[in-house]
Amino acid sequence: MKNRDLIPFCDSCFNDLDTIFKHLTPEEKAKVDKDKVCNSYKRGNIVYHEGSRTNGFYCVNAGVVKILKTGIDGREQIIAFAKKGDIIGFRSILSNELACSSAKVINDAVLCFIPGETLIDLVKTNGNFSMALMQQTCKELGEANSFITDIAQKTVRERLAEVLLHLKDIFDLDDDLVLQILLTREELANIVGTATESVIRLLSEFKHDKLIDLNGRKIKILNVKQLEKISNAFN
Amino acid sequence: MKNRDLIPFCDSCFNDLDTIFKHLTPEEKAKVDKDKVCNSYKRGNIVYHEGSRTNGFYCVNAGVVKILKTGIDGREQIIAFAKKGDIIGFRSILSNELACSSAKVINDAVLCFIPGETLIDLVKTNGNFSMALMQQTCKELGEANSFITDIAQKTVRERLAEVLLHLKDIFDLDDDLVLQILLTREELANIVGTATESVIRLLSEFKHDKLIDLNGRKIKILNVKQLEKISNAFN
DNA sequence: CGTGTGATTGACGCCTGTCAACGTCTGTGG
DNA sequence: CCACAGACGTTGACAGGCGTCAATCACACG
Repeated sequence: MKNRDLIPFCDSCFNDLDTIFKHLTPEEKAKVDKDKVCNSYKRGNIVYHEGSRTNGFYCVNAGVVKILKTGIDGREQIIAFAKKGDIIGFRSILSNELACSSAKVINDAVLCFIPGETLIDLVKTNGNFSMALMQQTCKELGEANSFITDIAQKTVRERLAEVLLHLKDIFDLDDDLVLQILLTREELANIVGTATESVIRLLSEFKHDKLIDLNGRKIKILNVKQLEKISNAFN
Repeated sequence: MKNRDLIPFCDSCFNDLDTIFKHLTPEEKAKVDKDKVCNSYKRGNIVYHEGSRTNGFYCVNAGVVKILKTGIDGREQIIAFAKKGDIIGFRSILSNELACSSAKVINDAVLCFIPGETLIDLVKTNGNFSMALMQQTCKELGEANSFITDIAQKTVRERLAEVLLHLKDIFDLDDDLVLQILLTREELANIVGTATESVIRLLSEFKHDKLIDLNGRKIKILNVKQLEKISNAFN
């Protein structure tokens, strides 16, 4: 499950990708690099659990993690995804609260743990870094508010179309137009906020209407324009 | 509508209340005080509009403002409320995006406008202030995520009970247990994310069950325990 | 007193959640 | 190699929550 000796190649997170770490000085990068502890996780592993106290945050070096909240009778609501270069779990460090969500691995992942004090030091001493982190948080907040409006006003059908397009933006399509993330029907339902059966029925409908094609968990996005129309996308 | 000569008494926001301004040095407070421009607004006035570019943020000195997004066919979704000591509109300043929500006055208000550069300067130079602001943003993000889970999983009835309790926490009750905020049925519906008629029917039901009492827009909260049970509150 | 906004009530129907049964696929153990 | 269990996907039946439409009432305001 975990491999404490793992030393991933973090250079791309520090320098190449558009991550918050690019706002650090070389010295600060070295400090983070020294403090970090990296592990690999398999699909289904819990990274941290809602309600627990954490003492650091994680940077995703590889794989995909879903961020979720547990609602009525244990039903998951998926809030967000994190992939290479994304950081997760920093919210509760900064607000000094218990974790308000869980993180669970979807695709086998490598995560780098960075202590909370390191983060807080950086926020307090590096204005650019703290601005960047604030911007990321604000952006997430904006997206959350958009999603509230959607989920409150749109039908399941509209939301499913929107979620498919959103997943396309996050994970891209391959050359065959296949969505580069494999989710169970239940996971899809837990993003859209509906029942598994509803997702299945609507996916079949979309397939019948030639908007998508289905092959197990592989979803091929055939008609973006029409999906946009269905999703009623303003944003 | 606006009164440019208004000079409100901002001392309580700077010193007495638990606002983010309490993290400022006396010099920084003086700077903010000098830069601010205060106006009064009447119910219904728009403070800023979704999609517009803003160049500053506001501190609520008096009154109540609702933060909302406009969804399908102009239907409002109320995201949050702001009252004395709260700041609004800083999100888009920090993330350098267009306003992703509108702010509209519910109770006649006095708002102090503070230029965006002043905010950004403070974030970059005052670590404690920026930590506090980050914490506030993180807290809002946590609440938004909770609301997503609720709205996706709970029935309208459960959400209405929860919203009533939430309003009680924000605005308190007077000695007669009357909720200290007056909202139209439509506004209530726009918080809960449902139709006006549904709110009316459920309120009548709650009244019949002796959980609340109604007198025009005045809502008396009679049985908190039972409302909590209905709202299925985990959080 | 007419007008307009908001509140209320009733009728109606569809979307969607729930329950149940069944099919499919994979991995495990005998 | 087969049987079996378990997870996941699919389909059908069904009911009820909730949105929509329409009519009416209440109340404030010019």
